[in-house]
Amino acid sequence: MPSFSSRKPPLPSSHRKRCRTDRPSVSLQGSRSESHSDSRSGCHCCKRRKIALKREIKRVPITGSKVTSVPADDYSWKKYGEKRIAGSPYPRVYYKCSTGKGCPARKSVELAIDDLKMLIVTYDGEHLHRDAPTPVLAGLTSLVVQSK
DNA sequence: CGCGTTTGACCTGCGC
DNA sequence: GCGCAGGTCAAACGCG
Repeated sequence: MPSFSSRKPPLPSSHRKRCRTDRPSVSLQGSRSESHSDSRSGCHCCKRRKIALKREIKRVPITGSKVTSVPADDYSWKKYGEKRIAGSPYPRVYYKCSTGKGCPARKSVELAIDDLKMLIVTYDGEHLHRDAPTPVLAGLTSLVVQSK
């Protein structure tokens, strides 16, 4: 990307982030572990990994020309992150369901290193809305090759 | 004007 | 106990 970031100004000194679920205002002042260990109840980052809700791993054929060309399902997905995974030359992309408000459904998409024509789509959580005509998993299963 | 995408930083969990 | 890798968020920009 030669065209330098027209979209990333020098981050302000008071950058951001901490654990807004907890204390968006307080921060950087050093009470990091404190605010965390203290209110793990509602903190998003305290319940990641391991206790992931429902997880469904599917392998789907690439429908577009890029890894980001995820097979469109019945829901709208909003990309919220991209991470480079060790051992894989391709990044993993994270999506959140934007079809329904507050829907905890998420999915991550990465290119299968052993089959560059396939994408590994991991679904986390379930949809709490019923806007879609068919469950995403059911719809995908039909065109998906069960991942072992 | 709203939604989606991009990107860097932050935070936690796990392995060594 | 420390370091690494993975996962999530938030602000800004671009496009429809």
